[in-house]
Amino acid sequence: MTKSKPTAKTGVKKISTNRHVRTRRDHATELAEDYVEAIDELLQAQEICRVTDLAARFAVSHVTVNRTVARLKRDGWVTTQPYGPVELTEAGRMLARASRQRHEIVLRFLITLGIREQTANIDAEGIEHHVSEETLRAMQRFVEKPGK
Amino acid sequence: MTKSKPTAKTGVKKISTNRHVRTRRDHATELAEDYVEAIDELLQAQEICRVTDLAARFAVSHVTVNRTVARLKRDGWVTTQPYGPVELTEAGRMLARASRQRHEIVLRFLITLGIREQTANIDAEGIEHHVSEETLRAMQRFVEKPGK
DNA sequence: GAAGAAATGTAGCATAGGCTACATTTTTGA
DNA sequence: TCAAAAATGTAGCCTATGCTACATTTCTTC
Repeated sequence: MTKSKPTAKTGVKKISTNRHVRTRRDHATELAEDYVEAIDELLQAQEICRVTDLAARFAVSHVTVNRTVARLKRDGWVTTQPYGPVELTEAGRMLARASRQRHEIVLRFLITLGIREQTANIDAEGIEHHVSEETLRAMQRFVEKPGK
Repeated sequence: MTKSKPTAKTGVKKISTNRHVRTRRDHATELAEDYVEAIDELLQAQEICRVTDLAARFAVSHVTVNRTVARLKRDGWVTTQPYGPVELTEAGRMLARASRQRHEIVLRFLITLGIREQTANIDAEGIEHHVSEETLRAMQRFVEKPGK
């Protein structure tokens, strides 16, 4: 009695399967990218990257970092020893560099667009994980010649 | 023995607390926005929105939709009755409209940037949840006069 | 108006990513 | 050197989001 006519087994469906699947995949990678990026920066800034540093960086407990790092290790991005610091694998380093590059491009793009630096930084963090190569290249071109 | 000198209780830390806290909050809202947007569209297209429609739309099982909808209900975005269709609350409708507007702006912006429509659509879905009001306004302006 | 199909609901499981409390190991400093 | 502090690890709990398998309700159709 509550519901009524339109059967709607028609139309609409399936339009955007890939996009949501992609969204979920993106989310799975996002943390990994953020972590390797942070680890890479910490390693450059202070030679060593500890769980505590990451906990402070991401404003989460060391326990959370611990388990995230365990996943990163499982997935081949980092190496660790018990009670030891976190290091990047070759793959981890490459991912970190790629992520940072993407971040830089998005950031400079936003700044070129006229966004204030602080906002640009925040937005870039959110956006960088969701731009395709095509869009990234367009952003790059725009930064080079904004007037087109 | 594994680790060495740099104490590093100095520097670095805390730089970006807010941003990661924000990232986590964003993720919490993202699904809600995607759902109310989809529900709103379905309601306009076919008068009724059922769990099955959403399952097809997001390419997940109806069970997943069920529990997500339960959360949306708990949070005041939708209403449902057992075995009945999904409806939006006033708040849900407003959120849907706002989300769609944001989506439109990002999409048109990307297209103006020269991104192919298909890619633009995918990227817009990823980006729309992460742009600040400031950036959104800049995108809007850009769409209006691309050459600046 | 019932039988079969479709939709919805429930139980129970998994993973990711949070947490606190407590245990262990390493580092530091008097 | 050795005790306290800091860092790391472990146990166990939570929520969000996925799933399959099975139960129930509603819709369709003959």
